[in-house]
Amino acid sequence: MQPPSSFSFPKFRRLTRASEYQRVKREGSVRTGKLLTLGVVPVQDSDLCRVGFVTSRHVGGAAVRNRVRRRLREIVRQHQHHLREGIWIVLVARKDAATADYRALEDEWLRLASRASILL
RNA sequence: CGCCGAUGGCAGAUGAUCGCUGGUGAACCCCCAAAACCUUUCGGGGUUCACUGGAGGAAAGUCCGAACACCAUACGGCAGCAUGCCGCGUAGAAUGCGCGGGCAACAUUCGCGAAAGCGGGCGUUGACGGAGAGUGUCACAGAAAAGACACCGCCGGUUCUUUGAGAAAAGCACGGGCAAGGGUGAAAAGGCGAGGUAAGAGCUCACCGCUCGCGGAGUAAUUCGCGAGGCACGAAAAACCCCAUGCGGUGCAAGACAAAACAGAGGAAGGGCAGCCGGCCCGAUUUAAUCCUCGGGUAUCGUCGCACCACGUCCCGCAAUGGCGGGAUGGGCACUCGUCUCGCGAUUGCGGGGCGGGUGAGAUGAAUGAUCAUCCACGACAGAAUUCGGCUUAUCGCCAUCGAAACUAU
RNA sequence: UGCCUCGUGGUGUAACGGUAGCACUAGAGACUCUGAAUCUCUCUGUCUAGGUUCGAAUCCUAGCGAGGCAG
Repeated sequence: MQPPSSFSFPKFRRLTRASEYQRVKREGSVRTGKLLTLGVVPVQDSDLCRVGFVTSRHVGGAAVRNRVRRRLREIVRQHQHHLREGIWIVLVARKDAATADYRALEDEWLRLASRASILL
């Protein structure tokens, strides 16, 4: 089941344009947890799974936001082979994510992803 | 040794696995590439592999500046803003920063002294020009808050009353002198002592303080001594203000370059569509469409600015400038002048190389991470966005050097 | 990234450097059989820290926070 390919997660796997974020916000479905908010939209014209991360200013200072965003990106990178293809995902960190550790964020991600039924 | 203070430095380490991003090199693929097919160099892009670089002392706040870029070359004045003891160094606008000095305040300690206080040592702090240019302010209280207009009070004088034999004493009123004492206040008009006086008063004198003048020391801030004035001169400039000095504005989202579509200008070719003239073929004309060129300004997964070299020295090459010398040619009797060419050494600029020394992040949705293991002092504050200095603020701790007094030991 | 403005009770706002006030809200009481309205009383504050000053919401410095503008 596990593909032998790498766990690489380059830039084209991420959402980069503001219009892409707005499309997820407009057309997607949203699941909200205590630490994270997950937005998902299925995309027809691409079989790639692309993910965007949002850490706004009320999460904390620049160092805290960088740490949270890197942890989220690492979680998605580790679980990228368990995701369905052809979807766009936006992960928004909420305020309590600043003090959560890696394990708590990973549990929250798995719970929200299974509820959104994007896992294989 | 501990505590405290000042200055300087460090900012968990090592390993494994999986990742992100910049650079260099190699392999492969794509674009370039042609109206069909093939295709090179240069150039551009992608994937993989190898090597290698990858947050800070504050990266922060944006409080001051500087570089750099653009705008009217930005000069003079007004306004506005900033700065304010002195000297040197540095950055080269004043500021700032470093070192040293002066003055003031505070704290501690030592000496002298009955005390008040004075002097010395060590240290900390100081937005430390001007209130003897002007305007305004100083609530309440208090007589009075800045040209002393005196409440209680102190001391004389005059009239009257009372007591008294009288001298005289007391009291009321009027008109004077004074500012010692009380009282108010944050602050009361030099302080304190003596003389003096009706009572008082720098009225006079000693000491201290203040101001001015002269002289000495010092580059200066300032300080010391002498003399004079007799006190006029309260606080606040972090109220306005005055004096001196400085400042053009905007900021890398500055700016430079490339550049599609639409619209614009010019031209070419063409004889097909449309309008119009003509009865029609057809012809003339106009506009649009096609193609080419042009300029301005844009979109942009654009490029640069922007990120390993600014620095010193030596060598080589190229270009420019003027100098000296040789040759050719022209004007010219000649001295000499003009042009061209060659050589020599010099200056400047550009490029390359060696040596010395220093340094190494660089994105554009924005990288520098995650997990595990071991060790220890058990990890704080916190994340680059054009660059560089200074300031301020946040911060778990650790290391080094130096140090006054007191305590302990010797 | 650069720039600008502003911080006063729970809310909206005043106040030459001289006792921090007003309105609404909240609480208590009065009136009423009860409630509303009305009347009286009370509570709650100068964003923080330093400085200038006899005295600071006001003046100065530093910080914290909020809002806005440009592209």
